[in-house]
Amino acid sequence: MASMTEECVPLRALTFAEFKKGFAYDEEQLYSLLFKRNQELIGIRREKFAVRNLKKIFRATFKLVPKIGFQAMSLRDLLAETGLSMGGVYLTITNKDNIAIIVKDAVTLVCEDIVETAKAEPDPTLALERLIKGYLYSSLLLQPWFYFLYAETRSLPLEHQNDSKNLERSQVSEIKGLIAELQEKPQQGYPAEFIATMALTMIQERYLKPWKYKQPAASIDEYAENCLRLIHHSVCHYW
Amino acid sequence: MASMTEECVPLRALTFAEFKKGFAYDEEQLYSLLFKRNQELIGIRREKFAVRNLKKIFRATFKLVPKIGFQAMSLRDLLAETGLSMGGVYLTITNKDNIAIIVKDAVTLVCEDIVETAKAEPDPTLALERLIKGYLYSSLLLQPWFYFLYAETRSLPLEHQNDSKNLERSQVSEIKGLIAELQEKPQQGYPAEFIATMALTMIQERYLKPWKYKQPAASIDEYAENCLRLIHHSVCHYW
DNA sequence: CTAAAAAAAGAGCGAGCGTTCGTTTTTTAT
DNA sequence: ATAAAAAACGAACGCTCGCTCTTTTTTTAG
Repeated sequence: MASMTEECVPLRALTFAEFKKGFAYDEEQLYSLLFKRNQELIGIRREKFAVRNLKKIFRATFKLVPKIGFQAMSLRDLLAETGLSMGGVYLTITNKDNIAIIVKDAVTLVCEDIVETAKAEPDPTLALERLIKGYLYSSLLLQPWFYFLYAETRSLPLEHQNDSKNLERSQVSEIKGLIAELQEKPQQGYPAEFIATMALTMIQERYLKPWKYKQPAASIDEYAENCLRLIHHSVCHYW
Repeated sequence: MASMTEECVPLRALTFAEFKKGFAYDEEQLYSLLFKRNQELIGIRREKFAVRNLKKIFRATFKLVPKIGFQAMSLRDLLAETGLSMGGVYLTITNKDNIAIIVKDAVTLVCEDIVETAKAEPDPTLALERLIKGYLYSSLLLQPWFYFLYAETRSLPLEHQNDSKNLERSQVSEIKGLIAELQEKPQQGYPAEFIATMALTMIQERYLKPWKYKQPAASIDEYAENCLRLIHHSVCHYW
């Protein structure tokens, strides 16, 4: 039994601290990317000013929304929190919906990067580790963004609501694909879909309920390892 | 290994169909209970009229809210959907917030009942089955209620937001308690807290993302059994 | 230094919000 | 049958919303 376990569970572990070092989306870089990707939603033409205002607007949004919700957050609340004027805010984001749309774009961007990185790894066990930890650690580093997209999907225009649901579907589907690769006789373990659903759910748990995790930093590594072990056990074990 | 599996996994299975037969909260009963428990929030004094209006109001709410959110649902949307007048709606619920507060009360009521039923079972394995299936099946039968409370917690007055978070904490805590009872040497398996969190997360998955589950009815029993098997495996296995 | 361009300011607009309240209709009890 | 009580009605109220637009300030380029 012990050897079976060792076969299944990856031996080396990518920690949160290591991942953070190579993370390509710190605040400055992220806003710069969002500015370039969403020119048609943003009224300001010079990056310097756009990034400065976007930073203020999203910081304020992420402070207000978890308490009262996006619909209940008025633009006047936003003015008070950012210190900007109505004109400044509207020059930056053009209209209120665009705040939510840009959040969706940010999360989509990061998720696509995670999948790409994982797919570059030929060994499926290591690829799965990169994928799961990529989602888990990224969604923690960008917690307000991931939380907002999940909690405020219904505040998005309908087309963008569908994008958001499809993003979740594709996340499960990527995980499921790697799990299926690991299952030689898929009939005998848990269904790959079931395991993949569990995995994503455990990832979401952390960024959706921050009030449950006043994180002592180490705990996220433990959590990640437990998740991966549980996944591998579910893949390997027959009964 | 096979015998270990059999020790861990319960042999008899309570199905969704069986559970539904004994379920004490069909529409009529639930509204009647809510009327009695929330007299001070409800303006109508005769149960017959209160129940008829509450039914209309909550059905309409559960139709509108998943698409646009509670804050974006106006009372005029509600009038159109219910066929009631402004006066009728306000006589029934007194103010808009009370809709959300009454939903919180309903979910709390049902959850307390589930815990009570599970605790009446002396064998911890059977108690765990009752608890997990109680949550899973109840939250499916009352999907709109459970979904609303999770998705609209931020629309509640602050005191009630805390109630909602505490309800989730107590759910994890009840599951964790039974799991700890099953673990003879707790140090060697997954932490009880981790397993309990996973369990609740898997329950929430089903009522939070109905768009993923156009249920063929049998699938929920399978899902429940997979969840319980996974829990028992996580409890029993050492590594 | 200066003139053109870009960004920031904030008063004001119409629409729609939750809620109220005087009145009418329905139900209940005698 | 009747009068009192309860429920239902819906126009109107005050307010706040997202957004626009003219004016002012700051930045940039020659």
